[in-house]
Amino acid sequence: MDKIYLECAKVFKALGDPKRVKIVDMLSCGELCACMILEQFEMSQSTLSHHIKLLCDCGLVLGRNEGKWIYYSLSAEGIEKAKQLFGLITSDKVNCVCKKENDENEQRQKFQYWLF
Amino acid sequence: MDKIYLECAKVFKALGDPKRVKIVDMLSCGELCACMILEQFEMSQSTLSHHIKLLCDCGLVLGRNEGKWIYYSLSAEGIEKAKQLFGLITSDKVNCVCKKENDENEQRQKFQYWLF
DNA sequence: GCATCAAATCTAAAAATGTCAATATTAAAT
DNA sequence: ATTTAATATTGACATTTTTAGATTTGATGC
Repeated sequence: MDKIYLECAKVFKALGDPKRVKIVDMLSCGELCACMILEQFEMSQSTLSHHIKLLCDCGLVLGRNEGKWIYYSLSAEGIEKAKQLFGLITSDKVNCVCKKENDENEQRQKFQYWLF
Repeated sequence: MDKIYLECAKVFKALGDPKRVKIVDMLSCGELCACMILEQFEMSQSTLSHHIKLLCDCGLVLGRNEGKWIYYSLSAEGIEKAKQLFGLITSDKVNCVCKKENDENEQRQKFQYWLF
């Protein structure tokens, strides 16, 4: 259960930086190599490389080697998974104890939530 | 334009911590006061208060005063906005220059993206 | 081979974040 | 008015993250 929270946090943390959000936005219209992305920023090459790594590590971005270059693109699968994770944590749970009408103390003790 | 990236990053940064994800998940079945949330964590009261503040500041969570307590709940509006922001940065842009077939150099120079 | 270019890695510094203890604030109950 | 309970705020510290420079790796072209 906590594993979900960790996975979720990892993806959203990757999106928790305006520069990485901009990178994702840029990639949303198609793949780009790092050098093309770099041109849109005032940032060192190593810093950009680090940001891209974070986006790849959480599954949102994929790299494709082509000769000297690496073309990056959004992972449709990663995006879909992120959407689902967001839906999971924000949508009402079927048998969540919060909703049952028992007295407050009992509710507190028995409090639990439901995942998957 | 950069404002969007900042706003986006703020929301996702708030979700970029497993404990805050868990709080959101708990609130997804209904409102809870901080003391009830606290019981599910091993965390000081001040730390929890800090996490809740981040979630409120980005618009995902709302607080409702009732006597001594403050009941927290997810903001349907905030959730919806987060969904839309995610969609915005991950969806293909209509007139993104990346897609036009001109020579690579020209494409690089003219590179820009489209928001709103 | 050697030079060049793209990208990753390593190292170190600066900045931001998570954490708790202590204190303050606010509202209720006595 | 005092006390008590819930939450927020402040200050300090440790950890993590962001960043750039230097170096390294890997592929291309001469």
